[in-house]
Amino acid sequence: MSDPFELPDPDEPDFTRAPAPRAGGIAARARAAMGQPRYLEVLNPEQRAAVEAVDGPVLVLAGAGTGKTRVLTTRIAHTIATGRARAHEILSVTFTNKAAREMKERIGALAGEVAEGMPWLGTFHSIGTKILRRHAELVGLKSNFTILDMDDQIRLLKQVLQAENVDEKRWPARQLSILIDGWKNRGLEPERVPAGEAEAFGNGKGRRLYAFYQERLKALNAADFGDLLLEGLRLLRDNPDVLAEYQRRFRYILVDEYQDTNTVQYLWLRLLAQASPDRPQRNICCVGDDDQAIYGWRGADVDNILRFDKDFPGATVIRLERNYRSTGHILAAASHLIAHNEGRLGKTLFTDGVDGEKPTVQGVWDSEEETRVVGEDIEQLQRRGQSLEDVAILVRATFQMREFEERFVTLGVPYRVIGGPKFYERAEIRDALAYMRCVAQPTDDLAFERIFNTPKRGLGDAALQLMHEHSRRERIPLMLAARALSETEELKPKQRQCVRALMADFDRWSSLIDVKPHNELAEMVLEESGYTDMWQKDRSADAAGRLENLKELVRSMEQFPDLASFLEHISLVMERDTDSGEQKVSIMTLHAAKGLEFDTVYLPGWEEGLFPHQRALDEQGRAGLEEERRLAYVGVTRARKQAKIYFATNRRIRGMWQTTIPSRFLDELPADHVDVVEAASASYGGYAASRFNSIDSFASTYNTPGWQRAQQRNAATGARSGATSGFGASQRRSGPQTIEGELVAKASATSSFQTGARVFHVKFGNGSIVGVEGNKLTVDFDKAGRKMVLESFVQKAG
DNA sequence: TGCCTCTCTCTTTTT
DNA sequence: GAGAGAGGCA
Repeated sequence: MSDPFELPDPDEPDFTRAPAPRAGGIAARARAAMGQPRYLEVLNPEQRAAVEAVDGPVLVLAGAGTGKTRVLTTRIAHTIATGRARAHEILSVTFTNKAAREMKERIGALAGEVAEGMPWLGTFHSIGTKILRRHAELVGLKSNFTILDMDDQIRLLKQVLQAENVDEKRWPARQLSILIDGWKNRGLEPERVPAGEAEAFGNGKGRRLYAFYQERLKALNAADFGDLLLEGLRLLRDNPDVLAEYQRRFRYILVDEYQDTNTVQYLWLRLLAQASPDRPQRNICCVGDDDQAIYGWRGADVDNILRFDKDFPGATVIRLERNYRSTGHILAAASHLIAHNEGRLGKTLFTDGVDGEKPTVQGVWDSEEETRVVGEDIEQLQRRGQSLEDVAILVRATFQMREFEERFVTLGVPYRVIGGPKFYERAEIRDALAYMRCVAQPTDDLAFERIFNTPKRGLGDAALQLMHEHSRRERIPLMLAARALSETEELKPKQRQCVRALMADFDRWSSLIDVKPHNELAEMVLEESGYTDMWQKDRSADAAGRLENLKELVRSMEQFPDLASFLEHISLVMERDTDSGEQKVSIMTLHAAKGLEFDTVYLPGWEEGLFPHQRALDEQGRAGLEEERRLAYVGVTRARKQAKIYFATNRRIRGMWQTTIPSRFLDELPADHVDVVEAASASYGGYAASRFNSIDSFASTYNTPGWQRAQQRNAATGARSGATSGFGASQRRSGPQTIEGELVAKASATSSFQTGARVFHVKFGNGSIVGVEGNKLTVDFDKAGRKMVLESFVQKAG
């Protein structure tokens, strides 16, 4: 664990002189080997050029799977080995903690102990925090400021809205938080927000609300995520001496995923990278791929990468196009698809590897069939001995995940969902953290507000109101106000007693901070406050899991030297723990998949409206479409050996069945490199039925023999396509009459099972039926709890 | 305080 | 159509 405050100061009188090599350090070793360091030998010519172009501005356009991380890490090692800079003189920023961790590990493998001394390798936010804490007073904070999560942020905004008499129903705090985040991402302080935008919220009060919120943050000695960047920028902009200090310190700057930088991040980097008297060379190296820019919707600006050479004239641009991940057909498909985008810097991936199998496109009747077909396919892979770790399902939207989960539960295929609520976002974790925050910092009003009545202590809104009033009147933190109130007659006697007891508890816990190991203290706080008890008494299904999470939290505290550093990390870094060693299929969104790779990738839901998503088109127009297309590109390029694309003819959207049109992206795949799968099931015909019947179907440019065969088949069999479907006709809005007829017959068919009957399931054991819906049964299993299972998977119990 | 009902939303999400 | 959040009522 490195601390910026204890770093050796890099400000030596003579900067041009190479630092003295540390005995046994990478520099020494590299020089000893001289000439041809091993780490350079393993690179291809372009990678090597990217590593060796150390001085001056460099843009590395690294296509998917071209060894980007290798280049970044080798570059760092090389910069150090050639004596250009020491580890603490290199600023290296990433977007996610995962990326930062990975880089640290790989530098460690490459350069041994040097990586330990890379204090400035981290996410934009963590580095921003580090700098901000050092100079907090310059932006009106104290160095121990708290970092608010979204929950806190919204609660605070609610208070702001109330104080300003804005109708919370018309102008929800959530929406305001999104607005403010957006402004902060664009580097806009309240006074700089364009008038029109600011007035659009809260009857023209947008700017005032934003400004007031910032005031409240300062009063609470708190910063939200956006502030970590925006205040960091303001700090550098308004304090030339501070800026100069960091410009001097960071002799080399590296940026990962440059295409995802937003405006504040861009401005911040540009300030730091500016030429200065101490450092005439602007040694900044940005690595990215404009084709993988998929975060425009949260403020990332692809233009940052597109105009790099204008920001840094004379920049060296290096393209990495040799792909080491995917087969030829997969690359060809992805390249052809992304070529439909305009405004690219342009790259063409190639591989020396095999052509491999062509990506497949398969039409299915509905989402149910989609999950079934994918599920069966995965079982087949499994039988052939492929590890499920190498299999992923990448969806556009999270609602698609649930159906796959249900299917896998039915089939008994182990899976994991990546993404979803983070460990520290769970209510019980936040509550526990709030307790610890109160113990560590009695001035943390938001934390206190969160837990003062959790577990229930008979202190409600009225009590909170009183405390707030008192706190404002006396200008003291909430907890002190509570303490003061407990000595007056204002609270009911019972409440007074409660508050007094709680304060006594906090006093006791706080006094133990330096005495007791912090994980033991945490356990004690959770016990004595009655919090653990609350969940033990809770009879809901997830209570046990929550208790388990709390234990996990306490366990994880051991890795940190003290409570303060634990709290610092939890808000910025903590992630959900990886699970057991069992091999599992991964289910995640396309966004979450960036940077990952799998042998086999399933890409379901390629339909107009879902992918590309209608809202992206409506709200962002052409830019939205191009971002969706990049998302498709990201999806396909995740596959090493096999990419399987699906589209359903019918999908339930907002509870209503809708006939859908295959995604335009399908037509943008090169016919020569894609196989259209003719499903064994007759329901494939459903696709053509929808396409030919659909009102605004667009012209297909598809001409492969397989495609034409499929269409001919549809002409013949399309009419009975609904036979395999299990959903009710009444829910359908349009479609061929015959299909409706068959569906009615199917839907009205009664199950041979009845509510109350006892059944047996191979995986879940015995249980009682509590509901019947078509061929699906809801069963309360004696051991496994309530599950929905297909009728065909259970037997009547003896 | 807690429960019930009404209303609203329903893309992606890191820090 | 489902789930969350807010508001009303006992």
